Amino acid sequence: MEFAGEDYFRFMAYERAADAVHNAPPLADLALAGELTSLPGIGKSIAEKIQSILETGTCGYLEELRAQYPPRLMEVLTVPGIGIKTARMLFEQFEIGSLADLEAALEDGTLAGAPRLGKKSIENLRRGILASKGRSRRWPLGVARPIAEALIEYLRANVRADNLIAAGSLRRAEPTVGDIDVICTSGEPDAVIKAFASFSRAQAVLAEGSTKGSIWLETGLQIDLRVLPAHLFGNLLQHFTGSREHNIQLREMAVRKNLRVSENGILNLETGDNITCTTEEEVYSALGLAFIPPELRLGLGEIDAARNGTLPRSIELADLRGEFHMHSRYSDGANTLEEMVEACAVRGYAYHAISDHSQYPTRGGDVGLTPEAARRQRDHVRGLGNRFGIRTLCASEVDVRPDGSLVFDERTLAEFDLVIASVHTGTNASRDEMTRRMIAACENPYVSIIGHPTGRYVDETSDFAGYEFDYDAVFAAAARTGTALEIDGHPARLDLPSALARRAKGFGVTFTCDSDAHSIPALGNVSYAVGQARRAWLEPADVLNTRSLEAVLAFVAQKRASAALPANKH
DNA sequence: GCCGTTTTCGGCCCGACTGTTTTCAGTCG
Repeated sequence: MEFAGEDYFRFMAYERAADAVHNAPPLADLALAGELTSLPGIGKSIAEKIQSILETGTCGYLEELRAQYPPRLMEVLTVPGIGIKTARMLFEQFEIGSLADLEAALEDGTLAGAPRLGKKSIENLRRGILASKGRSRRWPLGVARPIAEALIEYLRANVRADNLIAAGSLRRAEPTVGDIDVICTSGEPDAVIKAFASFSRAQAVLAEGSTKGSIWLETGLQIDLRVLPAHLFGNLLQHFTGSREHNIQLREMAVRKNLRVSENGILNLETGDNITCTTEEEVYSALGLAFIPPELRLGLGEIDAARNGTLPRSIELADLRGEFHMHSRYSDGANTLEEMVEACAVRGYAYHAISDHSQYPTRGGDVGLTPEAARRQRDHVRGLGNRFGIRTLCASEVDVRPDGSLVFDERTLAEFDLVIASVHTGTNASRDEMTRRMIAACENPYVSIIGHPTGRYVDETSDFAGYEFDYDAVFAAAARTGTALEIDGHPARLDLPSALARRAKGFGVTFTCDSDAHSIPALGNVSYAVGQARRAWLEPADVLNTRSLEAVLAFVAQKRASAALPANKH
């Protein structure tokens, strides 16, 4: 649209709509429910185009544009320093329609004399092409966060700085991030930047100014550090946390009140007063809003909620009294049963469940426990008694067969305190088959939790979006049957995805936040689950493992009691 | 193309940085 010279605000509308789609639950569900225009930035026209794309794979307008321009033209825009104006000029005057065309033109000097492209710009483009080749990837949260934490620890030990914090997508707990933004306040910014540039894992220093530095790690991951004056910390943290769409909406709202919001303060356009804030709370308060947790800042209704006082009381890690999903050496875990129990006690949990796998076949052979082995494990757990000062529930992560039945029979299931049902195999079944399978699992009276419900994976190479099923139908079944849906904190899973979890909450579903730990350190992954739960607007009351042990057991017992009832009773 | 606690028409976030065009356009986040 930009190449075609389309009106700026028109293609901006598409860009904002694309952003909303990226953060929304699957569009097929919304389209079916006639809810596409409920997404912010999607009106009648774009909804019609989405409908067409869902039905036919494309839409008329897109095909019109595709016919006008070579398919690889967009590559040129990925080069840092080339925006739409330059790309258009290169296409129209030099017939550059791909990255390869651009590289060739830079080689043979045909770009000499091009408007606004001097010697320095040409050189920057050469470097930019090299940079762009290693940079298009995104990084899983589970990879980026430990790196940010290591950097912050290093700076804390070596410089005089306060308010060291990772902002940006990391702070919003996005499942993947494009880079790491760290900010801090200090009276000695030069020394801070210098120490930053000397970070042992830095492979290249891209910028080393007086208030901002950029480094590349050997993997190509970029880290930016900004050092700021303390009296502006609130404004800056708010600005650098984003998201872009959240900031746009916030500033649009502020403009209607004659206020101009930026990282430099909140300027009252009538009086000329500039309000600077040392905390984010002050920023939101100055705009008449309640504090919005970073994980909610996606431009998906949080600003209205902050104005109306209808924001959730977001769940926090400290709300968890235990968790349900972890493995020991009995199946594929790295630590012994005792080690896992003790580690959970050390974390301060009142209770936890050991949920080793049931037996199921994999390409590498069977994994998991037979019913007999599960019974031996149960006796082992019972024998621990209160040795570690924590209540250990005997649980199992039981595999769901393609027909929706579980690999353990009812008698075996009844012997566990708690059962998690998970799909690990046969994931290429049709949408209808998978929907029936998931609903059958929910309807099993012994299943209290559905583990990693969509099967999606998060990493830099795989875009496996999980197995397809009718999410709304399964959410309704989970709510109706009293089955909790897990938010799995394994950084490669983060499943349920937050957009789906937020939708499921609308059906009245109960959730769990679990680590899915296969080792002691991985118990910490439960914090990723909490981050996704916050992005889904979940409150403590929505999450089973914020409740007392008695309440958890009652949740399990209530559903099991339905096993004694005839079908169709409720 | 979207949207509205003044508005269904007439607006649309904000600033830093860079290179080059001696006053600013283009890019980026």
